[in-house]
Amino acid sequence: MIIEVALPLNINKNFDYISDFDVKTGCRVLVPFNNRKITGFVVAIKEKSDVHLKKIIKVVDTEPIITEDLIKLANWISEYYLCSFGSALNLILPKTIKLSKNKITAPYMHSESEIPLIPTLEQGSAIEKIITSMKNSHQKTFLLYGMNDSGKTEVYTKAIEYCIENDYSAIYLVPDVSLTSQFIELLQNRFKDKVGLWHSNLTQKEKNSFIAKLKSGIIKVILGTRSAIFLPVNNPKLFILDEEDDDFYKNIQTPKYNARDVAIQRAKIVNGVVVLGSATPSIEIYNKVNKKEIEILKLSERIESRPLPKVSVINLKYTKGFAVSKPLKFAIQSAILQKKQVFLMVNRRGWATILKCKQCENVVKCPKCLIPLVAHKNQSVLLCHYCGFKQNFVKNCLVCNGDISYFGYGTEKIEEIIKKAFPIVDVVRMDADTKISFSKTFQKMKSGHPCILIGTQIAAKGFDFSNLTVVGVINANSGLYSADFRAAERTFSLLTHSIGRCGRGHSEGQVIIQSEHPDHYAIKYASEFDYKKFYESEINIRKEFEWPPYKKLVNITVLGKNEKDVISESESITLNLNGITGLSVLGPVPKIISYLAGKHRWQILLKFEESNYKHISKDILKVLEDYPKKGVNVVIDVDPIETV
DNA sequence: AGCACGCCGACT
DNA sequence: GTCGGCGTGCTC
Repeated sequence: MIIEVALPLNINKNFDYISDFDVKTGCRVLVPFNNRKITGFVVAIKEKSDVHLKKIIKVVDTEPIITEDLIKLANWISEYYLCSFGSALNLILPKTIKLSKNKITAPYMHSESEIPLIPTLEQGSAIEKIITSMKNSHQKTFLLYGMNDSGKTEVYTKAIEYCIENDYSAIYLVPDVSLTSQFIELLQNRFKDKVGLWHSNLTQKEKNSFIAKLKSGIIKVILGTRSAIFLPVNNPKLFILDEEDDDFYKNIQTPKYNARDVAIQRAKIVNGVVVLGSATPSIEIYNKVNKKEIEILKLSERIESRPLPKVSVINLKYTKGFAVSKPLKFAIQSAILQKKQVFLMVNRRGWATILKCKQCENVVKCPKCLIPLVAHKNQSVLLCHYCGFKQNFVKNCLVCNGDISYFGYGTEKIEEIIKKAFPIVDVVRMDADTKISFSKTFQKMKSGHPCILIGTQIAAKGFDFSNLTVVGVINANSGLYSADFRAAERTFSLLTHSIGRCGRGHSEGQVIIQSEHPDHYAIKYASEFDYKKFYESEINIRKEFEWPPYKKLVNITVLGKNEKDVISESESITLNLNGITGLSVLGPVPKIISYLAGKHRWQILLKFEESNYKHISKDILKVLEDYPKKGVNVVIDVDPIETV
C-alpha cells in the first residue's frame, strides 16, 4: 500500500512511501529519508503517487495514536498559523507518545453530592439551545454572556451532562491552571471518574495515567488549559471556553495558536458545538454576535438577585502620592470591623519597580533586556520581569557609586503598607511569586476568615469568596495609553473582573478604583457595569484606525544577536512583502522592548482584509520561505494579541 | 530540519 | 596540494 507520511521537520510537505505491512492513518512509522531514519506519521492512505517511492522500515503503532479529526486540525493550523505541518502535529503528538503500559488509578470519589439547582428561565433557554444544536449535529458557536455570578457554570454542567448521556465527549477549557482547582471539584461531584484534568503542570506519571483513562474510554469530560483542546477524545461534541477573552488562550510559542479559534475549527470538523463564556466578551467575538455569526445567550439575572456593588473612582492626582487613598483606607477599615474580607488589586508583583541613583539618576536595568529591574524583598533579589534575569540587591550605583532610591510599587510594597496601617489584621498575598501557597490562601479566603487579600490579576480572575465585601484597585492605568490597540479592552476586562470579586455573598459590596485617568472610557464604563457602551466606544476606534475586527493582522518579528543583521533582514523582508497586493506593510520598526534576553527585536506588522487571507497567506509564506538567513530568527504571529 | 555537494581561501 | 568555511538545494 502507498501511504502519505508527515515528518517532524520544518518542511511544509508530506512524503509518500510504500508499506509492506498493513497500517492505518494516525499511526507512526519509521521511514528512510535522505540517508537517515525518521519516525513519521501516517496522514493518508493513497491509491498512487507520481514519484519513485521507498519502502518504510517498520510500523511503530498498530493502532492510531490520534484521531482523524486531529489530523485535519493540524492541517488547518499549519495553513492558518503559517507554520510547518510538522510543528502543528507536534502540538498534538507529544501528549500521546508514551502511552504503553500505564496502570489505571482508582477513580476519585466524593462523599457528598451536590443538590442540582433549579435553572432560571434564562439558564433553561440557554441549555435548551445548546442541547438542540448538539442533538441536530449543527456546528454552532454560542456566546454565553453574563456576569461572573450569573450562573454560567450551571449551563456548562447541563450541556456536559447531555454529552455524557449520549456517549459524546466534552472539553472544558479555563484560561489558567490555578482556575482548574475550583471547577474540578464541582465536575467530579457531578460526573465522578468520567472527569479528567489536563494541563502542562501535570507530571509525566499523571499525564500517562490520564491518557490511559482517556484511551480506555473512562474519561468523557476534560477540564484543562489551552493545550487540552488537542486531546484525542472519542466523539468530541462540546467545547466550552470559560472567559473566552482571556489572553492565556493564546499560545506564547510558535505556532501561536489561539485555543478559542482552534476550538471553533475543531467543532467545524466534528460538527460540534462551542460555548464561549464571558462577562466581558472580546471585541472580535461580540462583533460576530452583531453580524449574527455567533448566537448570544444572555444571563442577565444575578443569582438570588444580589445587589450590584457600589463603585467609586478616585483620581490619584489628589491623593498626594499615597498608594492607598483615604476613602479606600476607610472602606478597608469598616470591612474589617464587620469581620469581612478585602481584595486589593495591584497589577504588578514585587516591591519597588524602579531603582534609581540619587546622584546621577541612572536606573538599574537588566543586562540582557535593558528594562528596569524590579526589587523583590521576600526573595531579596532584583528580577527582570521579561527574561527572568536575577541578581542580588545593589547598595550603590554602578556608575557613580551614589545611593539608590526606590520608586514605584508592586504587591509586596502594598502588602507592607497595609500591614503597617492594619497591624492586627491578617494580610495575605497572591501573585506569581506566592504560587506555592495558593491553596492555603484559597482555603483561608474560602473559610470567610476576615483578612485582606493583595493580588495581581491572577487573584482577580475568578475566585469566589462569599465574605469579601470591599475591592480596591490600587492603580487602574496599566497601559491605557500604551501603543497597543487592545490596552483599553484589557483594562475594562481586568476592572470588571476585580469588581466582580465582591458582593458575592448576601451583603452589598463596595469598590474603589484609584486611577490617574479616571475619565477614560474603559474605567468609566467598567465602573458603570456597561459592557455595551464600552463595546460601542471601542468598536468605533477599531474601525477608525483599522484594527481588528475590521482588519486582520499578521505580526512578523525578526530577532537576533547582531543588530545590523536584524535591521537589514527586516528591511529585506519588508521590501519583498511590499510587492503583495492588498497588503499594507507597517514597519519595520524596533519593538517597544527592542532588546530582550540578549536579542535585538524588530517587527513588521501586516494589515489586510480578512476575506483575502486565503491568497494573501500564501503570498506571505512565499516571501518568508527565503528566510531566516544569517543568524536571525523570524517569528510569525497570526492574529497577534499585542502589536508592540 | 539535516546532510551532501560545491566552490574559494589559508595552512601542516 | 588538501582541509574546511558555509551558500544552495534536495529529501518520497
